[in-house]
Amino acid sequence: MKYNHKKVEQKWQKIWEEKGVFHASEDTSKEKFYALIEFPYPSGQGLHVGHPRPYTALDTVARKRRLQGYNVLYPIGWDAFGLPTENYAIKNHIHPEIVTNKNIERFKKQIQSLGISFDWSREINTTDPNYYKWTQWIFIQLFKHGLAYKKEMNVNWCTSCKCVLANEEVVNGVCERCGSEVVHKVKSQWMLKITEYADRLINDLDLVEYPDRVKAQQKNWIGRSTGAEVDFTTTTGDVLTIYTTRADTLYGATYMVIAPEHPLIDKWADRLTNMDEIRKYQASAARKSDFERTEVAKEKTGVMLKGVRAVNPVNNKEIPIFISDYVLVSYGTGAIMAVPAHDTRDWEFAKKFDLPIIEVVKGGNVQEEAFTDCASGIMVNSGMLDGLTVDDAKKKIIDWLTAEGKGHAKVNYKLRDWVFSRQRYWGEPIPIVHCEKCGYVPIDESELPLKLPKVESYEPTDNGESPLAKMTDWIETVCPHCGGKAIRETDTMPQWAGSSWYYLRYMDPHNNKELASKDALKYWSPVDWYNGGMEHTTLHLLYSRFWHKFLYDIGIVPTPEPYAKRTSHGMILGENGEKMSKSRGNVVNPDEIVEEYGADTMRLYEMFIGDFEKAAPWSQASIKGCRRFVERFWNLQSVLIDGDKIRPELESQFNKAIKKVGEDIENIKFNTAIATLMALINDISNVKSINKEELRVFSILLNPFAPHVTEEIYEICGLGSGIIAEQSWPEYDESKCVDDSVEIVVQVNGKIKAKLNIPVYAQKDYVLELAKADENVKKAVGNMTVIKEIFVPKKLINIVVKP
RNA sequence: GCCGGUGUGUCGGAAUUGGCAGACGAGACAGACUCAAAAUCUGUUAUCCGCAAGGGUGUGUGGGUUCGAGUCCCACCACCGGCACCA
Repeated sequence: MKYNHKKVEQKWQKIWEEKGVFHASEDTSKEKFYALIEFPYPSGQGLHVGHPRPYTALDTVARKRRLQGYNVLYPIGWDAFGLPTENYAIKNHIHPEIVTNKNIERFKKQIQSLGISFDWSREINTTDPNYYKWTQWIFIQLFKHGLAYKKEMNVNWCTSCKCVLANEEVVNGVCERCGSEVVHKVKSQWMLKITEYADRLINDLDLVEYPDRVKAQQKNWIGRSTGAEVDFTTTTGDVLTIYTTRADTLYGATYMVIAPEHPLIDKWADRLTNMDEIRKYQASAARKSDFERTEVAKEKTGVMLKGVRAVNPVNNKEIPIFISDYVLVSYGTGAIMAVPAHDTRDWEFAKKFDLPIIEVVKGGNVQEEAFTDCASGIMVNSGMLDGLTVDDAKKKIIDWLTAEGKGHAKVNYKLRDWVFSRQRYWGEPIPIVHCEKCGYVPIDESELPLKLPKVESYEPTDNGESPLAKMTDWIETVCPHCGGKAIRETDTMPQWAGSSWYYLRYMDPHNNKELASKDALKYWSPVDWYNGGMEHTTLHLLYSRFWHKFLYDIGIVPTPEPYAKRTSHGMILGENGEKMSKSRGNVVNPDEIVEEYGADTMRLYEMFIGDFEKAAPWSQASIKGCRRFVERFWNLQSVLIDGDKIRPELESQFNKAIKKVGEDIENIKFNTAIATLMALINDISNVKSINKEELRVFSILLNPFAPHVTEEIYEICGLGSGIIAEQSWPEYDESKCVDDSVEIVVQVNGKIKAKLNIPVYAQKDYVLELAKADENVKKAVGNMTVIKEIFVPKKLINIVVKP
């Protein structure tokens, strides 16, 4: 009996679509379950087999939850603004909107052929004005609350995209997307004050269930550190404020370092006797790209400021001031006190410039190397701090500085505000105008959406302006505030804008009065389970948590966190173990797999391939095992017998399988859930028949993974009115999960000597007696003395002997 | 340097609280069916010694705890991911 997957899969996909069986219902009396995958960017390449892994995984969960009676929302949409589409449009002289729609059509067809139970009635598209109206609306709210501001600043500029990048988009000094060189440019940019939420973004990680590696990475990125700001006076009378986490080592500060860009340098220009040298150093530091600046094992460089010295507030000693590019202007105050005895960088610098190294914490040999691992040490050479522990010294010195008005405790973050402007066409227009008189003014909310105008050329410009800047009739407008002449903002929003709130729109996607109704938000929030890639941990995931918290603060959303639970899938690699890519020529197209083996086989293999959270190489040969499994299941109909109860000979196997499959799906252990079902079909083969009840239960357990073939079997074998129609996930009986008899291992000194088949309830004495009667055991024990007998019920017995 | 993770047959990968290492699948080998091949079905498949019964060795390396360690502890090695002159 050959299984015709094409016929069966098309049949059921049509039925599901016509009946709308996967549409989330409005019945709010039912318990809800909101499953979410990161909506795809519809690229021109179409899907490869890596894309469906997360879709299939959450589809399995969603389908199981539906069978358990939940009202499930499992939506999909398109994150369609972005550069690849725009670049393609430029190259081929087609409007990006047309390219986008074409790509979406292709993606949609591919995804639908896999039988994923998405609710297509809620499909959204970030480039649809009815959608980005609300992206713009949120931006206006951010602006009104002072969280969006425009600032002249040093930004990352991608030389190939001709566009600024957020810090999060720069990886190892190159553009995250295209790998081109990133240089610095001073530009006036829209910024979002994500730093205002830094603490809450860390603390509220306690409210959510994310993998530890995700939490750790976000915390790392935000980079909170506690320390103190200390004011050093200088011989000019100006105060030089530094930031340190080691205020306890203040007596060991033998010099200061300020960033080459530090503003005090210009102020001191008249008094500095080596200004030429300083200017030269500043210029060379400015020329360096991020890539050069982060090169490892770099030798320390710097220039001493001649003519100005600083005064250490604890002992009034004068110390020299240097400029060096190892101090960053963007972190802390852009200035440090250098304690060479207890900081590796300061130590290297001090050695190079022959500066004094004063030990202030006992325990190391500070002339040989910096003693940094000194948290448990005792203070020396430190006046009032002598004899204290490092921790106590920190407290005491900060109290003293505070009392003297020379410093105070301070928390710093590595996180920077989010650079939010892009000088490109294919993005949401920023709904702000600039008026000579009133400054930056948001357009009236009644005028949203502010649509992207049709332009002749989307070509990015070399002068760093958006293509929109050439549209004079669009740019020139009136100020909503004073009615005078005003100019529109021509930069657009970054790709991350639309994806920062899309999960909210799914809750009520057709609402044209609000981004979503209060009722919908209240019922569906938060997302119960969100799966996505690790690469978005410090980008999309962090950004959307920030937007959500803001929306929570202004009373729009009912929960402080958007996603209750986050999981992350591993990549599917090419057959050669490398990342799948066109240039490596190892891309596998899911269409071919679906054509040859069917969607059910494809889905099973995607889930069976390995640990869901880890990367796994694709194997064209291994898919066959899943196809064979589907066929073995299909052929069960040929050994079908009557019966409305699971037979005793299969009872424990079935109960165990119901338990295991259910638990494994919830614990993202899809591979072992499928292995369990494969083992169960082996057990059924040994019995040589299956009755109707057994087949019914088996079909339901397999349904979340292989939804087409299971519905077909259910129908043609007359097992009921339909798996999705009936919505009944089987229950298991814990007492029936155990076998009557169990194999017990008999060890002598930890080595296996025999195996006994005994009743589960057997007691130690009985089992021991049986074990000792075994020939092999007798031989191993010989005439040695038994010193210990260990009995683990249902597992083993270990006889410990000594000569 | 800091943070997180991984290391198990030929390959993908399994192993609740420490308790039969290698489930399940692939591949390979042998057999059945076939004129033949494919498909399917059955069996074998960590490794070494042995005709066999049986025994030795095995989860990156070296130690340790324990009756018993893939799992716990200590010290390493290799690889992957993130951050990185963050004071």
